[in-house]
Amino acid sequence: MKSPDGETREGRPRSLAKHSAILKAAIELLELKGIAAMTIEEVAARAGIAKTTIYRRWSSKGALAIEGFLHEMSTKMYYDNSPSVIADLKSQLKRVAETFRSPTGRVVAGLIAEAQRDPETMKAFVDGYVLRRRQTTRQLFQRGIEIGEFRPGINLDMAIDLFYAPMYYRLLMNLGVYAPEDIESYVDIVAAGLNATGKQLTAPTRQAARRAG
Amino acid sequence: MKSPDGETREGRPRSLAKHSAILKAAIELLELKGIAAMTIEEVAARAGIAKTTIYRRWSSKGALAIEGFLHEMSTKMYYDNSPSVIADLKSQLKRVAETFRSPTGRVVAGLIAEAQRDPETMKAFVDGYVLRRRQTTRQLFQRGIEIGEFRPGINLDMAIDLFYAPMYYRLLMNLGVYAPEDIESYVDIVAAGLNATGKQLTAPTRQAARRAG
Amino acid sequence: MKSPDGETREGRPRSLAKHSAILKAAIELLELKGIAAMTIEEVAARAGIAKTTIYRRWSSKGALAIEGFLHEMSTKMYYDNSPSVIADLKSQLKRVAETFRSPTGRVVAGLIAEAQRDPETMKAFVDGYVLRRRQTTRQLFQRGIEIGEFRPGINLDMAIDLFYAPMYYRLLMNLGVYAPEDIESYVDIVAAGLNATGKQLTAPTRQAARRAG
Amino acid sequence: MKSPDGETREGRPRSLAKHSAILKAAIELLELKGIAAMTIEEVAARAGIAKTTIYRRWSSKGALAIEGFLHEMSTKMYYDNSPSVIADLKSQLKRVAETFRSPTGRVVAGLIAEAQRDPETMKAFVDGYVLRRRQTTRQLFQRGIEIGEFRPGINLDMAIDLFYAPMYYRLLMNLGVYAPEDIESYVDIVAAGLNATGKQLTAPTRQAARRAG
DNA sequence: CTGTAAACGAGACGGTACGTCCCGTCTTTTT
DNA sequence: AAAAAGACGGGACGTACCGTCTCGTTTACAG
Repeated sequence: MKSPDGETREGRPRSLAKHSAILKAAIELLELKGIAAMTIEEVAARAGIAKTTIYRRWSSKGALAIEGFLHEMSTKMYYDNSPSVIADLKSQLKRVAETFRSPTGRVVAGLIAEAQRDPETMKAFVDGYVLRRRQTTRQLFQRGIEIGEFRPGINLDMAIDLFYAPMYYRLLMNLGVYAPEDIESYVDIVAAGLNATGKQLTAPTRQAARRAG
Repeated sequence: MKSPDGETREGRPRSLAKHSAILKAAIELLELKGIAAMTIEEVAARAGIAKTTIYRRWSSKGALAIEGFLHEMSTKMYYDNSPSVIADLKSQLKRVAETFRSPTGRVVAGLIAEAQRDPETMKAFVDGYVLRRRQTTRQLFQRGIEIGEFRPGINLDMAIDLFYAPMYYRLLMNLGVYAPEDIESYVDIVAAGLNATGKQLTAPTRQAARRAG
Repeated sequence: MKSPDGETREGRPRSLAKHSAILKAAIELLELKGIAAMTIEEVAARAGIAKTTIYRRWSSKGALAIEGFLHEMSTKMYYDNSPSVIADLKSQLKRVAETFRSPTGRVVAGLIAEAQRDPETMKAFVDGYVLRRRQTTRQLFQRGIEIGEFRPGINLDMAIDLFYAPMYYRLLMNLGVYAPEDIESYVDIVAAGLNATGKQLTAPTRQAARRAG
Repeated sequence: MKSPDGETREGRPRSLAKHSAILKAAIELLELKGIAAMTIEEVAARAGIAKTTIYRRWSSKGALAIEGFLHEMSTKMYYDNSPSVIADLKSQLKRVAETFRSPTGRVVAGLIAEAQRDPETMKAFVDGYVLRRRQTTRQLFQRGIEIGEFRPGINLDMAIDLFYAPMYYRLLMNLGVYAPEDIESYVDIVAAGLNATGKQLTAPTRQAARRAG
């Protein structure tokens, strides 16, 4: 959005209906052919509005796509609220995997790709999606510490990286999205690693450390 | 590449000199302005050859870029051969991080982005870069098992994902590449997790280590 | 021309200035190097406008060339209005010959050639040039009948063919354009033939000759 | 043809079979899609020979097309040898008209068009077709004078123009080829005109008419 | 029967222009 | 002023052929 103008403005106000129509058309095209093949011109045609009306509101194809995507994703990707944070994480990751396997997976990959070529899109994507989600996840992990599932000293940011990176890595490298049982096991591995490692490295690791030294 | 024909072909053979000139120009532009801004036309102009000569050999900008990139990277990114596989992994990851912080980081991100929009580029990228590297890493980890640094039962593919995904994730999400000390700690975490986890999740870390030993 | 729309159209109207600039450039190139060597790209460059602006208005090189040519020729090639239609015809044909001997001759030949390879150009040429001129000539000949220089029953279309075809024939066959005295004599021949021939080949010829004298 | 070399040459002689194969392919394409759409590359492909083999023999598409066309036309377009030259002329013109109405008409128009854009093609066309035919026609008309159907003083070249130009004119201007009865009448008109006109426009007409009758 | 010179097939190559697709900006009229 | 419609300059696309070139292979004739 170009003018997040709080105050009242002169002249004819921007139509909210147009706004929705544009987003709707954008989402459709996004799922239909991906962001690479989506053009502002086609969005305009499909929404039945003028190109200028889009340019007045969004500075780039990416920004529009991101907004459309977030609009669509907004309600999904919640965490359950069970007694176990690890369980909540697993079930959420399985839902993510499911989404990545669906056409939406290609959309996400496309958005990440688009972000690499346009700084504005990157900003919109990171601020609107990545950081927002990480914030939510950080709260989840905080609760994990409180209920004793995670060791108090762990680096939360790194934890988020370790739990989520594999999902995106495999999506983008075209290696196939993890099956639910793989998710189970890798979450267990990372969780174990996080909890095992701090001051206490006790017995097992020691040998390796000695050799490496 | 269109015709990776080992045998003698009919007609005038393709000039190797042109081939190199094109790759050279492509690499230069890749580092100069990224794959998104790189155009076949400019590559041709810079290489001093005709556009058609490029199209005769590469079917897309991505395929050309990938070949140029691999040509450039071919010698880099080796593993040391110290007594400790973990140590080798860490030092290599630190080199990767260094590369990702340099302009080459943007190049890699750009290639991954390009791969999302063009299947041929994806194939070239996955086959020529991703899988090839994973193969090397798999051998490293195999050695890790042999010398007792990794538990014999671990899923090697998953291990590769866990060790490498965070690097790409942070690169592509614009979250900043890990500092060496972060790499140290996250590798320790993942290694610990891999070694800790079999069926058992509690004390057993020690048993696993014993078995692995 | 694509949209010969008399009424007001939606959106930004096409610039008349551009239109003229394009035509001017086209005419210049036409005379300079002929239609075969003229390219849309060069017309655009010379007119200082974008290639797309040309394609938006003309569907082919030929259509553009024809319009430029007609624009140029519009005022030339009139008939004098002397008491004798035959005399008017002769003087006009001499002017045509003069034109055909000049660089414009090659332009005309080129346009006819272009018309053979593109139906749209043919249509533009026939409608805009051939038929328009024939109409004018038909009126001239009508007057010729009224004043008694042509026999009332003659086939006007055939008359036009007979008087004009030799000019184009010699131009296109590279046989050299007729000299004024040749024109004099062949017009006399054709005129005599037209007046001589009906059912009757004897008597009437005399009357016609008397009147024409 | 490039080397009309009478003497024996060194090395492998040019294959006559290839020569024919090329001409055959050229003629086929000529009739199939016209000279404008015919390409040397396609001729080569269709003839199953290499492009260079064509370039070794013909300097341009036009030269090749002309040779192919003449090869095809060589036997057609003769004059009957009846007692009346006028009758022979009429029957021949009717055959020409028939040809012009057939796909060959477009081929002829295309050749004339091609000749306007390439001097070599023009030369090949004029020398190989136009002048050759005019020579034959001149002989016919000579006979016409001898048998008294044409007045002795007529300008033979002009006569040829007047009898043949309308055919080409109407072909190239897309005005429709004359029907047989039109040919009858326009030949009569021109013949009458030629015989009527010398210095004298009055009396002699009658003599000519008497002879022609 | 053999050497040689040119013909020949195949396809690389530099090059020109094509006509198209979008971009993002601008101009004009309508709401 | 927003909005609709579409003109406009512009950049690059990928393609089609051009005519030339560089190979390796074949073939007729001369010695």
